[in-house]
Amino acid sequence: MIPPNPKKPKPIPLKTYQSDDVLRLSQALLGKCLISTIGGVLTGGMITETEAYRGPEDRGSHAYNNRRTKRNEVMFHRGGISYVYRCYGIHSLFNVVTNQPEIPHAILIRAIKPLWGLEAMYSRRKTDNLKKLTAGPGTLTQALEIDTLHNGLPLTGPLIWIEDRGVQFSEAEIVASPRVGIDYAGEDALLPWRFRIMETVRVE
DNA sequence: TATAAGATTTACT
DNA sequence: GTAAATCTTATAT
Repeated sequence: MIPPNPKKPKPIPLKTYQSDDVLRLSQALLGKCLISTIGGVLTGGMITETEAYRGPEDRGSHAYNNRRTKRNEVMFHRGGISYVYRCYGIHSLFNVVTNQPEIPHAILIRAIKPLWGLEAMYSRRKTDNLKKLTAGPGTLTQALEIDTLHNGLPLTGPLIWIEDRGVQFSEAEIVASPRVGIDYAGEDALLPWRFRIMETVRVE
């Protein structure tokens, strides 16, 4: 895939994120490209795994029952901005805020396929293992240098954006399964709201 | 004010 | 397979 032009980002439009259907959007983000120019280096890759968090009625969400805190405040803003929070005191997790103002939906980006700025990502991750470069929600933020200070940023650039570069997957190519690490969410922990591209699907 | 637990990763046994 | 790293919020004193 040809590298994106940092001087002319082509982010997907804001209104895309303002959809009411966070499940559909979570699947639509698979194949899109997440790009960061933090630190003056373009790094990024193709989104391969997401999780949907559906605000008030989802026990797995930080915004369950419309719980509003300093940390999750941006979830209540309009769709199309980042929600970055610290997990287990160690990792920054990157989410896409979706839907209209006051409706706290979000999509956790769990993994990307590394494509651009590999050198910078290896260096930030302190590893030489391509498979482990951006394979989890905490590692991909480290590779892209996304931290909690990038909370609430618009996903139309210039620091962070998501581009459509023509890759799209059919439902048959997407695996839905229960979300990770939310055992406390009761029955909601069983909802198949984790979406991955099937391993057998190859991308050029 | 103190404690527990979490949308995780890594290094160790 | 287990433990450690250690920030933020919720709940209980």
